[in-house]
Amino acid sequence: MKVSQEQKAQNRSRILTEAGRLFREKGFDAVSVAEVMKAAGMTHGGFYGHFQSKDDLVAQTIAHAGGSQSMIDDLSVWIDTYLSEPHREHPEQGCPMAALAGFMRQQAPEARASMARVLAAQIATLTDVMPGADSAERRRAAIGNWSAMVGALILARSIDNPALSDELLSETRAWIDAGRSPDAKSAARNTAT
Amino acid sequence: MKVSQEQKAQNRSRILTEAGRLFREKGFDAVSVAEVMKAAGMTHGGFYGHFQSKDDLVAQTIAHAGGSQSMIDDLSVWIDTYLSEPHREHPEQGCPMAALAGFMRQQAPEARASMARVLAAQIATLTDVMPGADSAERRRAAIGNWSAMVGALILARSIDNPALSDELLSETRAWIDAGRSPDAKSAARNTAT
DNA sequence: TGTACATCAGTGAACGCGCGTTCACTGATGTAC
DNA sequence: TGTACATCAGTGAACGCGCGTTCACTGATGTAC
Repeated sequence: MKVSQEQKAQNRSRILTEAGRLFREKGFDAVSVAEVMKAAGMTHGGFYGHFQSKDDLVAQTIAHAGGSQSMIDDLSVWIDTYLSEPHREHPEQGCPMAALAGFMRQQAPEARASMARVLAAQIATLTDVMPGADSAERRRAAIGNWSAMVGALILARSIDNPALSDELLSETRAWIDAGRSPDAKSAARNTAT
Repeated sequence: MKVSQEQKAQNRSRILTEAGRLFREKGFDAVSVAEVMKAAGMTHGGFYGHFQSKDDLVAQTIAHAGGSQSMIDDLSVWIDTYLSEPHREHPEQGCPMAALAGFMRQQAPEARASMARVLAAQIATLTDVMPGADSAERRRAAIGNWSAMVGALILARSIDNPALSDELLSETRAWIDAGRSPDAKSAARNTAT
């Protein structure tokens, strides 16, 4: 049952897409190789023609999911969308860092290196659109805001208390807004010195 | 081999302590019931005399680890310690939320409810020591800062890039400081309106 | 206080199950002529 | 362009393994008298 080279490339891409969806939904351990292959429309035996091991799939899936991240058009709208109910409820098609960062400590070095590249790219993208007097200040704001956004989303997803979960998203959103103005930061710096 | 009631209570407590350590280090799935019992100095068969199931252990471990959280004496020192290298390197004896929040989406409702109570308590504790004009503003600052702290620590632990990992901790620390002054927040509010 | 015995905390073998991975096989692909 | 055949992508049974959980058993505990 050999398939064409084009078909093989499509199959490989489909495995990565479905693995990205399933891993974000359930975590790496709770998704079997057979489950990924079935979602991609194949049987489990063919998996090792595409990847060396499940660890290899994990590393490549992180790079694949991290590579297809959205551009930031309007920063305020982008933050609103990130800290929204739909994003909280649908990790399987959302931010791979928020969905997977908590699992990375137990992963192989290649996977952790993939995640480092995805995170570095995200911080660089955010730094470009961040307000601030100089690039160091913009990068600091990017890291601080990104930590708060990822943290709020992970915490909001981790609990069984809808009111507290909603509050985490909305108050973190408001907290980011309160600190984001360059005037506020200048005032803080002037007050401190 | 029956043991005294006092010994049984001590054994149960030891199971919870060791489970808290192992779960924070490896995650729930990667730690077996037998491994927890061995760490507590017993064999796996006795486990079900103490807990209904592994899910039950998970829920009770979260409550146990969350209940023994440190008081906040000096806020600035406490934040420094939280966003420090030792804390990043030793999740097994650190914040249970940073170590376990990423695993909670896949856990049973009881475990998620336990985590909600631990998180609510942490936010309440932080709110009490947070500067701010009124309680709503202090709670907002507590939620924003806590999200940033947890997010920075989770991201710093998730990658294989020491320089970026260090930067996440130190820059999030600096970002929190820049926004924490009440003067800065007032300035932001005045500028916005 | 001393004795007989019912209780029950902990032991360790055993269970069914799903996992990652391997491998002999199949048959469509794509190339040599 | 047509044909023969080597290649190899995908199939599905099988493997060894570790998991959560069960259970018959052991023997120290603690109580009834």
